[in-house]
Amino acid sequence: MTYINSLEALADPTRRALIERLVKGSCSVSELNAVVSVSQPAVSQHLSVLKSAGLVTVKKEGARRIYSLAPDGLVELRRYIENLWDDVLAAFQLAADNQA
Amino acid sequence: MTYINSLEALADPTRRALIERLVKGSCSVSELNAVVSVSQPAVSQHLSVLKSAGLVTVKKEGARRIYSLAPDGLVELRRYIENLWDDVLAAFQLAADNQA
DNA sequence: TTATTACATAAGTATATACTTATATAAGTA
DNA sequence: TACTTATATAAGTATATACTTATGTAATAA
Repeated sequence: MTYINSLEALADPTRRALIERLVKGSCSVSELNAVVSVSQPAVSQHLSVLKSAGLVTVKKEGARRIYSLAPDGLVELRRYIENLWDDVLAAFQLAADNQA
Repeated sequence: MTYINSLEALADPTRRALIERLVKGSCSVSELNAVVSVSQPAVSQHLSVLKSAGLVTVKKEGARRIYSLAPDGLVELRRYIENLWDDVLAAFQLAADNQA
């Protein structure tokens, strides 16, 4: 579970839609299925990817599975982006200085 | 040029390798080609994607094209990740409170 | 001029992955 | 019990995309 998993997980629009729904609150697979236009198995597969990336967690509630957002997967991705941002700014500044 | 472009651009390992090289300094296509194990046209295609995402810029220098990192593409991606981080933390906190 | 270097574009291929339908499993319901 | 609901898994398909080779174009060199 590295920043790469989160990056690849979030690169898919359907998975981002599921995440956006979960931002509003934890819910079941069928509720998640309602916000995207793909089949239920497709949703389960996407949830599996998000779970592997550490972006969501599940708990059983009777016959239903309640999915929730998890911060774990974002920790390293956030750090990666911040580091890249710093590096890019530094490189950009250096190039600007050389230009002048 | 939105955060989606940067997200999808950075989701590819070859493109990340090119970015990592550019962090060390601007360079030509052939120098970039040296750090990945794909053909020169493949590198040009990846650079095209990175350019469309606003993650790199080019300038002509004789027969060579010098690629440099650009902050533009990261601005929105960085904001998206930060917002998502805040939302996820809030959702996580709420779930923890409900649990208690 | 011809040749070579540096890169981009064209066009086709190969593969990863997002999808489908079918089915299995487990929990609730009549 | 049988039936439905909720979800996951299996297996195959379809498509996006990362790649290839071939070629085009522009700049430098001989």
